[in-house]
Formats: sequence, structure tokens, C-alpha cells
Amino acid sequence: MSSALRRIAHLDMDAFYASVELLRYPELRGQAVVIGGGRSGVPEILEDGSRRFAKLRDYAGRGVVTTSTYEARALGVFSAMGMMKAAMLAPDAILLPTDFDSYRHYSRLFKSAVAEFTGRIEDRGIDEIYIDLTDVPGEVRDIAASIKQAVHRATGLTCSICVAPNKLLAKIGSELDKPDGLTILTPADVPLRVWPLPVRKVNGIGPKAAEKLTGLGLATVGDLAAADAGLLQDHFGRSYSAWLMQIAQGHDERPVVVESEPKSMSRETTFERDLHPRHDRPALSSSFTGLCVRVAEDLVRKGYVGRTVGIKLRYDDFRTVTRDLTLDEPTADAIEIRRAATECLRRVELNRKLRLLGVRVSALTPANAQAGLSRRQIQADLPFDSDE
DNA sequence: TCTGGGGTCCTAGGACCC
DNA sequence: TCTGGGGTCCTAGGACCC
Repeated sequence: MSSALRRIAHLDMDAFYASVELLRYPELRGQAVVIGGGRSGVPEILEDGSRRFAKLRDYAGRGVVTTSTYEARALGVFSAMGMMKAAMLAPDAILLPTDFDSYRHYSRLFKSAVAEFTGRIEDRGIDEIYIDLTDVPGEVRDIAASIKQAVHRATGLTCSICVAPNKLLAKIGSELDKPDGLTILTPADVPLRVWPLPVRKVNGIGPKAAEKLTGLGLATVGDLAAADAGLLQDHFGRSYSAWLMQIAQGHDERPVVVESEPKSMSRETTFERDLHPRHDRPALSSSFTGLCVRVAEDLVRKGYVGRTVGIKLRYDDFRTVTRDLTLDEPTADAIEIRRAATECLRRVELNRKLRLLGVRVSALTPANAQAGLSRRQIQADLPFDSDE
């Protein structure tokens, strides 16, 4: 069955966290504001009722920028940048802590508004979604404009939308006219609007692949479209090179995935200072237990159990290692998770300081379609040997 | 200026089974 | 005694995304 006639939208909220903060603190509109860095930066309420905001120059710690307003971006401050570096670039920018509860609230509001148009929505995190508009009647531009209006009515926030024949182009297009953009891309637009873009703009080409491509003289999507298939295959392998050639032509058949089950749940923490496995043992141990407890709580709250328990360690030199262990039976119990995670911990070198510790549970299944019946018990009840 | 936290998917080798 | 061939599961690491 051909998908040539699909109409796929990508909707991306504009500077989402920052924009939510501006709803709460309208006096900051027009200023460079940076969100991130953990708990610090909570505004102080003065006696006259006005607020005093922290400045980026006052920040000390290991956090990164989560989002920044467009004014801060103009100063060179972008997502994922270390806060200390951001403070060098924009010392007078306002600093606000991240408030995920609030962002989740607005996320629900905008997604509900879009759901009035169609149920064919793919969640891509807190601030973006794909929407399959193929079966929604009307002109695409009108539909997209109505969705933008509905999102604004529901949240007071602007978003950018692109409608295209597939997810690849829709995702690329939603960035082209940000903020408050409304973009339509057709296959005929690919040479003019997509080929000039750096390869890094393609969802799926990250920093590593982009650097490698640029090193081969393939800096733009157009370069990629004109590249020699053999060259790509030699450097990127069969499957990735085939994908690169497809996307360079603007081709992408992936469906909009409306429902999905979680595959893993994890908790991790970066310490304020690196901890020594022996010297700081009590602190590490209590942090470790805390992570296990929180993962267990997450599993229970969301109704899952998992059969594979894993740990993640980051050493002071930023090297990262993982270990995991698959259990006979799935669990959501903090004690069992901690026991398995401790087994994993025995298999790593603990000879240098640790920067980060994480605990993960994967191979998830819904906790309990049939109350407490384990696979083993079910099989034991069978009247014959299930080995065949 | 050292680089968060929560995820997904892919690769690849070895174990193990038929 | 010169070595099959497929399938699945487990584990570790890494790229990538929001």
C-alpha cells in the first residue's frame, strides 16, 4: 500500500520551558532567561511583593542549560551547554530552575487541544508531537492554522508546525520558520528548502555522523543526495548508508506511532562532587539505595515490572560503564532491584572516583494482567511438558 | 567552561539450542 | 577431528533524541 498521499504534521512548542516560565513571570518577557542547573535560582519574593531573580553569574555547579529564551540564544546560550560556560557568555541573564510539573501540565494542555482534531498523534516527548492529518478533511494550511490557534487558546503559547508527506520532512520543516511558524513542504520543495541545510538538521544524524560526513566533504543534505553510494557504504555500513541516501531524497515511510509501551525506566544522579568508592562509601550507598527506591516507585506508579536490572557508572574522567543482570522473574520491588543492582556493581572496577550513578530496569511488562501468576507457575499448571 | 536526566534503537559477540 | 547453520537470549557499549 502506498503512502504517497500522507499528510504528516510535526508540531514543536516554541522554546517550551522558557515560554511557560514567561507566562508565570511576564515581567521577564524580552529578557535573556536561562532555565536549568537544578534547584538553585528560585526567585525571591521581596517585601513590596515584587520578585528578585537570580542572575546566571551567581550560578555554581555542574548543571547544564535546559532551555533559554530567544534573547539568551542570541548571546550564544543554547540547550545542553554547561551552566558555567553559559554564565561566562551571559552573566546578566536571568536564571530560573526547571519546574517539570509545570511543563507537564502545559504539555497535557496542548496535546489535549490537538487531540480534538485527531487521535492519530505520536508523542515525542514533553514539547513535540507528530500528527497524521491524512484523514482530517480540509486544506492542510487551514488545518495547521486551526491547530496553532487551538494550542494558543489552550495554553497561551505559540508553536511551530510543518505539514509534509512524511515525518522526516515535517520535522525538518517545523524548524524552518520558528517561532510561531507554519510551513508546508512537498517533495518538490526538497531541492530548494532541504538540500541547502547542514546534515546535522536531519533527525537521526547526530554530532558523530555529522562530523564524519563533513570530513568527507558532505556538509549539506544536498551533498548527501549527490554523494557516491559506494563512498557512503564504505564509511557508514550497509544499513545506515542506505538510510542516508533515502533521507537525502526526502524519503521516509515510517508510520505515525500512536501507541507504545515503555521499554525501560531509570534514575540516575550526578554528584555535586566526585565520590570515592571507599572513602565516600556511606554517601554512595545511600544514593544507590535512593535510586533503587525511586525506580521501584516509578514502576509501581506506572504499573510495570521488569526482568532486567542494570547500573550505570560514570567515572571522574567521564568514562561510562554499564552492567546488567536478567532475573528469572520480573520485579518492581526496591529490595530485589537493589540486590540485583549490587550484583552488577560487583562486576565493575571501583578504583577511581565516581561522577554519576544510575539504576535501570528494562524488559518491562505490564504489572499484572493475571494477578501474580508467574510464567513459571502457568507452565507448571500445564498438563504436559511445555518443552514439546 | 568540563559536559543533566530520561529515554530508544542498533550492533556485535558469545552462549545455548535444535 | 578440520568443523553447519539458523534462531534467540543475554550483555556491553554507543549514537542519538528531547
